[in-house]
Order: sequence, then C-alpha cells, then structure tokens
Amino acid sequence: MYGRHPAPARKACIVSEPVRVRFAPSPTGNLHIGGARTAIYNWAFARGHGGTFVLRIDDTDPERSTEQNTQAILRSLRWLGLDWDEGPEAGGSFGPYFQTQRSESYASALEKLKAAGHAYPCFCTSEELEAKRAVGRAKGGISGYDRTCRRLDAATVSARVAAGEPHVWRLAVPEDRGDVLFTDPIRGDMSFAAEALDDFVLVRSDGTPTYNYATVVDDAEMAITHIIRGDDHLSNTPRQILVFEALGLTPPTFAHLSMIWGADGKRLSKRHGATSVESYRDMGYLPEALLNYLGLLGWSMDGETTVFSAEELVHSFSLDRVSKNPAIFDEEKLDWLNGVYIRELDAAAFTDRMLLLLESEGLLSVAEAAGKREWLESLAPLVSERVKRLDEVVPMVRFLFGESVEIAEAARDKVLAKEGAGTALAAALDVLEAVEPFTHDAVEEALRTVPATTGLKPKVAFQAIRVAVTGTTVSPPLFESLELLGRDRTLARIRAAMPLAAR
RNA sequence: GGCCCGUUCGUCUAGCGGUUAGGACACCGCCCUCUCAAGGCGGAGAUCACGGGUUCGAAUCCCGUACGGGCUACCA
Repeated sequence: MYGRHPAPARKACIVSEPVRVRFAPSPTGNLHIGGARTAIYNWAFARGHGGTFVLRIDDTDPERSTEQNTQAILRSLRWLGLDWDEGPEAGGSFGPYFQTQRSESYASALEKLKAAGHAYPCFCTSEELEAKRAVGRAKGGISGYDRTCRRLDAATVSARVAAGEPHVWRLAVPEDRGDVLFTDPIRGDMSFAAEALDDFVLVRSDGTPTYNYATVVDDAEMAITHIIRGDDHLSNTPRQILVFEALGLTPPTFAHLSMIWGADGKRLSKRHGATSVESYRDMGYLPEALLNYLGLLGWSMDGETTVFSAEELVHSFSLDRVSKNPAIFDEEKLDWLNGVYIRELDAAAFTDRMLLLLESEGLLSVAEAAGKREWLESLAPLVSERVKRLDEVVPMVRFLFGESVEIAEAARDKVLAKEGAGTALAAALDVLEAVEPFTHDAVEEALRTVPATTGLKPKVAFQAIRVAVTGTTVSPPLFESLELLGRDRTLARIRAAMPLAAR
C-alpha cells in the first residue's frame, strides 16, 4: 500500500531571510512539463518558507513571444493550483513584470556599470569575433573574448561612439577576480576557473539587453533571494554572479534542477507527443495528479511516500532532497497516480467531471443532465474505479445512452458465437421480465438462477448477457449496469442479440 | 576543443563508512470475482557505469576512464 503517511516536516535549513523566488517563463510556447515542475518547486519553496512567489514573463524575444502563450501559461499555472503573489494580473511593487516593459531598468543599470567602469563598448564585428573564436579554440580551447576593445583608450572610444559606430556593451570582468565559487543547495560547491570567464555582451548593438544581463537586473530589482531553475543555466551562473558583483550586489542563492527527459532518454520535445500542461489536462489528467507526479519527479519526500497533496508538498519540500540526476518522464506512473486521484473523487465530484465529458460528446444535453443527476451519481463509483484517465469515461458508459447498442464484432465472435450463449440469453429474458423492482439486487437474484437452470458456467452466461446489453466484453459490473439501463432497454437489447447468438 | 554537471532494479527514487541495498510504477503468480478494474498476498528484478586508490570495512570518501547532458552567441 502506497499509504498516506503524515508528511514529514522539512529539515531545519539555513533559510532565514524573507524568501522571494520567481518563475520566469518565456512566452514562446505554452507551459511544458519541465517548466511546470520548475514552477511547482519555486512555488512550494516560497509557500513553505512564508515567502513571496513572483511570476515574471521573459518576453524579450519579440518574434516568438505572444499574448496567447502568456495567457496559456497563466491558465496552466492556475489549473495546477499555483498562485503567485506578484506578476501579471497580481500586480506588486517590484513591477513591471514583463521584461519588454523594463527597458528603463536595463538602461539605468548600464549607466551605473559604465560609471563604475564595469562595462565598456566593443566595436568588434561578428566576423572578427568568429575569427578570434576559431583561433582560440584551435589554440587549446580558449573561447572567451580577447578584450581587444577593453584596451582602447578613452579618446578613441568616445570618438568612435560619437561617429555612430555600432557597438555592444561588454562586462569588464575584474582582472583580479579569481575563480567564481558558489554553493548550490542541490549540487553542492561549484567552482568556475577565472580563465574561463570572459567579458560577455550585456547590451546588444540595437540596445536590447542579453539574457544573462536582463535576468540579473530583474532578479536584483525584484529582490529575488533564491533562483531555482533548470540546470541548463548552471554554466550561466558564474556570468550572472559577475553582473551582480559589478552592480555592487550580493548574488542570491542559485539552485539547479536537472532536466526531464522523454522515455527514450532524449530531451523532452514535441517528438514525445504531449509535453504541454494543457495537453495533459485535455487527456483527462487531474491537476492534483500531475502536480503530485511532477513533485515526485526529481524530488522525494522521504523515499517512501508517493501520494501527497499540494499542501503536504509545501510542508515538506526542501532543496536538499532534490535529486541531481536527470529524470525520465514515466507516463505509466502518472497514469497510476491519476487513477489514485480519480478514485479519491467522491460521486458528486466525479459526476461533475462526467457531465462535462458527456455534454461535449453530445450524449447528454445540459437540460437532460439536471434530471439525471441522481442516476449519474450512482453510475459514478462504477466508472471512477475503472479509469486511469478521464478520457476513458465516455467509451465505458456509452452503452447507457441511446436505445440500441452496436455489438462489436470481436465480442460477437468471442462470446455470442459460443455454444450456450443463446440459451443464456433466452433464460435471462425469461427471468428478467418478472423482476420487480428492477434494482441490481433483484436483477442479480434473478440472473443467478440462469447458470443453475441452463447448466452453464456463471462466467459464460453472464458474459453473453453483457455482450448483448453493452455490446462489449468489458463493462461496469453487470447487475448495476442493467439497473441503470432499465428493464425496457435491457430486454430489447437481449432480444435484438438473440439472432446473433449460438444455441 | 575548453569548462561544468550527472551515472543505485526497465522507470522514479531511498541510502549520506558497517543494511539480507528499502519503497513506488511497470512486470509475473495466487486470492477475490459476472468482464474489466480496484483490493489483498507473494515473486522476479540493482555485480550500486567502469578502473584504481583511502579504510579493518565503501553504493557512500578521493583520483582517473567511459557514456549522457549543459554552457562555450549581439538565443533564452
């Protein structure tokens, strides 16, 4: 039994300052599984420490960023049950929360860096840079910028700038900086050699900030204390630390999550089918299940507990139990977990879900649904116990809607064509006509006489009836199904199936 | 090429110097049973990537190697 132990309390850890974390998606697509997990961990960390969860939209790529994507991301986060204290639609005093609206911040931070001598213009063309890189690489792997323009004298620089010569602004990494060291709560002590640090570009020739610069300006201004993000940013961290330092600030804590991979061990992409949160919603996963699964993918509560609520996650989440190795997304385990949550739904809640599905499938109108509430609620437990995903509901209950049913060819061959099937149907017809009231107990009592009178095995007799009535070999329990279907339709369907059955 | 990260059952993980290497999913068997599920019980499945050290003792500490991944852009 997977069990629901009381969530273990988080280990005491050295998180004292008021925590401020952020999730900063780029609206170049909808929220995918990896981003969702990053958001969940940030959210859980903030909530668990009484901190603030900031949502910032990194929409600096005008080509691919869209308002629809932003909306889809917000919708996905809400669907998962995540709420943010500052950001789009929430406001906050550290805004704006869209990078495209923050150009003033990037400009004024650049002025600050210039004034302090921490940034300098670079006039090198991309061709020149490429050539330098090629040489450096051939000479043993040095790939950083060679600081040509850093050595230009002030007069030359102002003359070239005044002449309107295109230039970028680079960070002037202090000559004596030494190695960049930091401690990642997930991965431990990290060290990057000074030689590997180069004067990277802060501001492009068109005046727009680069990612490593914009992100730091924003994180600094938004007073972010813990940056929890994917480990594709691990190598960017030393660069960002240098920007914090150039700005005269103490860098926040950086924690890096490993990636989520597809079943083939490759980076999760469209090739793997569904990757967006909304596609999982549409396939019939419950938000609680997805949150639980993602929470478990790369983090463990105690090594034993696999089923937990968002509240329990918040209560026990800690960065030191996040695992360092990449995780493969296992849809089978998600399915199982989703089944657990579906079974936890009570009849009323499951009926609500079922109604939406039936209506969108055209099996039930909203008007009809009102009168059938009770009927649906008695159907609910029969179905909820048997599905792992909500999209399995309609196929399972379809036989209850409509007068007749089409008998699947395979079911007919496998069951009705077998000897005794017709005998069973005839006997069933016989006893069911007299059943009053037509409840599952009474139906069961009546049908239990069929094997006795016909000499057929119960399994054989009941399967024949099941196929006749539901059209398939797999269905919710027979007696309950017949009650829900009602006497008239039950008898009609048995009669209709008689000609197809072997004697 | 250089730098950085990772490597425990098929999958997600527990483990933080001494365990019969634990749990969950999936798988197999049995029970329950009108089908399918659910549930119960049990089973199989990991030479802890490999090779060296350190130690009385290593999955756990150190060093290499291999493999996988990331960064190395006027992408994010």
